[in-house]
Amino acid sequence: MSETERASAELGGSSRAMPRVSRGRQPLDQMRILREAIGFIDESGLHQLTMRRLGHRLGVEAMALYRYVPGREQLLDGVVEVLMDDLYRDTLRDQPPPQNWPDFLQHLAHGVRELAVRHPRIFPLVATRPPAAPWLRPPLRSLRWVESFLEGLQNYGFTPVASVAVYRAFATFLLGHLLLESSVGSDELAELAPSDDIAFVESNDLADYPLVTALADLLSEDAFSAEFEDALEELINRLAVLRE
Amino acid sequence: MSETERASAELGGSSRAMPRVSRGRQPLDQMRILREAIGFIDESGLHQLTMRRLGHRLGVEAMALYRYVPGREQLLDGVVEVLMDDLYRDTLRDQPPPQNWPDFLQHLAHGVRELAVRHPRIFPLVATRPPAAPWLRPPLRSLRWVESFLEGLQNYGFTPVASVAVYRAFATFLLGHLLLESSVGSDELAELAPSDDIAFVESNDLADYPLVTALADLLSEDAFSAEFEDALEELINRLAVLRE
DNA sequence: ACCTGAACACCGTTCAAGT
DNA sequence: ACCTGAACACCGTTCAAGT
Repeated sequence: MSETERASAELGGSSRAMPRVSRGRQPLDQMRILREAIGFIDESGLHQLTMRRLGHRLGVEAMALYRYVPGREQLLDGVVEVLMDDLYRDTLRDQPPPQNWPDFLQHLAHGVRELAVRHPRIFPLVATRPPAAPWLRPPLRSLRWVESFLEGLQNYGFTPVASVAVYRAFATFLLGHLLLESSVGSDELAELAPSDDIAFVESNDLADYPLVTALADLLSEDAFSAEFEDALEELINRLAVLRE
Repeated sequence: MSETERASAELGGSSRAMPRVSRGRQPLDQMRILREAIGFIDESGLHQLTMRRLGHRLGVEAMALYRYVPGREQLLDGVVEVLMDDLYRDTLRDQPPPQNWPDFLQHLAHGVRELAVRHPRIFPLVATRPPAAPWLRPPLRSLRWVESFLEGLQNYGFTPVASVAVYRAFATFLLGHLLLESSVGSDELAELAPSDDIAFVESNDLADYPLVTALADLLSEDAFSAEFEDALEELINRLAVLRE
């Protein structure tokens, strides 16, 4: 409801007045700023995002952003909130509830994974920003999402105690599996100059690590997808004992 | 070996010359800078660490640091490297190998957890900085550590394929369980001004979330330790099938 | 050999002023 | 009502200069 208000405010208000600014610019808007920030980070990485550059991208000086956003930190919180709200819509609000609880968890897990894969440079924010409440567990950090998640579990017959345990185990699982996958997918490695790094305490000479060298091919195999599916099934099996 | 060289260089060199600088300052040193940076982050948080302030803490202008460290990013990499090397010493190099592989994994898991608990503000760096090789899996991101880990597993009878699978599952487990625990312990929430945050798309009114409200006590219970131990045992059980 | 001063190109943020 | 210019207090980093 409150997001609908805000979204409509974007088009409402001075419905007829054309902007006096040079190009056909609608006035600034909180949601437009957040969406633009998401696009910016997706394209250029978090490190490149500055208030000044984001303003430029919106055709405005940086100072104008402060009318709509309290500061850079809160802007990043807002970016995370928007993506979590999209996730809520896509996986919970607008979906018919699955037939059974394993399908429910499967569906949600794949939804979160898709978020991580679609926004690999933002997912680390979702995973590591301090959440609004201390008992929220990233990446499942939206109050609305958690409310809906717990409600779903109880409908499938989980007790309150069990559903909280499921929430924790599920969030921990997703964090472990997806944070790594997303940071590999984000070329965050390439964001630093390549051979700029220096060995401080540890040799970087592979000859010093014979086993690692011998297993290089095995270690380099991309196994994220299979690991995720296997571990998800194991998790679900394990959680079954919590259900009455 | 190479770290011993560096460590001795700190005391060696001009063994008699007293510094001409005002206070009794030994000349700067890469390891001293890194250790001081670790202390700084532990006390004040990553956000407070600037080259200028770190220099000040070392009794020196910021520019002097660049003789020993290529830049701020590499300084942070160095911080992570030093802690991982301490971990390697404490958990692998100077330890008699445990009797069996479950004890081996238990011992290592608790070592990594202790690192996370002792340096809650640095562990997120260990968990999220781009590793030196793309197949390294934070938080188990030291080449030396991984070499030793794989060697250990093979001595307990794991095949190469199985030991790589164990490495991956183990790292994923630790990342999921410890990143969250450390960020709760780090008061990172308090690093931001308290009521400064603003709701963008989502209501922050708890009345909108009846289930969450009803389960507030359950959700707030600190269960990290028990969860970690339980999940670790389950992981070990699950990994047993990989062994010949 | 080791450190500093001055400078450069940036930041985030505030606030009076413009339209 | 909405945006900008100018300013403030910072950054990381380079490099010639000091001792």
